Amino acid sequence: MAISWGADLAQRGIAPDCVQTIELVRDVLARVGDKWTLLTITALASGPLRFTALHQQVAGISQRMLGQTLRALTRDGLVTRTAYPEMPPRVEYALTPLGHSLGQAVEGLVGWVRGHQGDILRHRHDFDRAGPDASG
Amino acid sequence: MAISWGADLAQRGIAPDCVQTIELVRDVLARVGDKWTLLTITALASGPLRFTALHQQVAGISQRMLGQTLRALTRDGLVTRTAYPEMPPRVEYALTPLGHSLGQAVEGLVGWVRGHQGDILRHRHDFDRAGPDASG
DNA sequence: CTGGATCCTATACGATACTG
DNA sequence: CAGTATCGTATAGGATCCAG
Repeated sequence: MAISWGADLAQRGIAPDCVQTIELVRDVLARVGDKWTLLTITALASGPLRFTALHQQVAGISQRMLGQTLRALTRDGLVTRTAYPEMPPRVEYALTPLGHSLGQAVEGLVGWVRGHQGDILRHRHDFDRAGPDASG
Repeated sequence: MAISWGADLAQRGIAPDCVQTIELVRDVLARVGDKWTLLTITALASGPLRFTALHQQVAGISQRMLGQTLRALTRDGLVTRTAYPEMPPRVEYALTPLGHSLGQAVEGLVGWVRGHQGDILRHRHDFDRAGPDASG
């Protein structure tokens, strides 16, 4: 894998720069892995959407989480927020090039899961079946 | 992106099969994105390790979380757990081929973050600076 | 040494209500 | 329409103690 994350990097006197990268990677991964970010990004992948449209597209998300997710995404420069001074208000969210590229990067992982879901499911099944019995 | 996750898939009568994939993807992504899984996988990438060795390698992790993470990884068939009936007990954890391949899939994402961390950090900075002031 | 059981805190998230 | 504030619940995760 050639990646030396080691939480112990910091202790070994590795450049803080590198440690920061590690934390950022984990941070981004955690964000992508959360319950709504990915859905939101993919919803925006096909084009800009308004708050309400997103709320429907990413069905199941609460206003609170949508707002929060959007805010985090915007903060990281993954999406843009454009408010039109009209009445009633209109706000459009759109993926930035950066956001699109993240989406593509994620696709690799998605592809992996798709390709190995059978394995994973099978392992889980075996594990769950053996677990309760296997005492050693 | 060409991925139609849509939480609304289920409502539209999309095959449950596909919906299951979506949930599995999210599940795996969430696992990879959690605080310790990635560190643990990368720690094991260079070879099998015992519990205590892992505990040191992934410095900062608690026994509880290490055990929990290892268990989840084992359940998904990403790592193997080999217990030697000795005294004192010795248990070795090793990445399976599946685990290694996941690590590689993740590398793409890691590469993306590395390549774009400057952008992200800059955006965050701008956002945080503008946020408190910008009232619109 | 391995790692589960227990307790506690911080956070994620949902539901609801309220503001511009 | 577009959000924010508040509240309540569920879970993540750390510290510690205990058992095989």
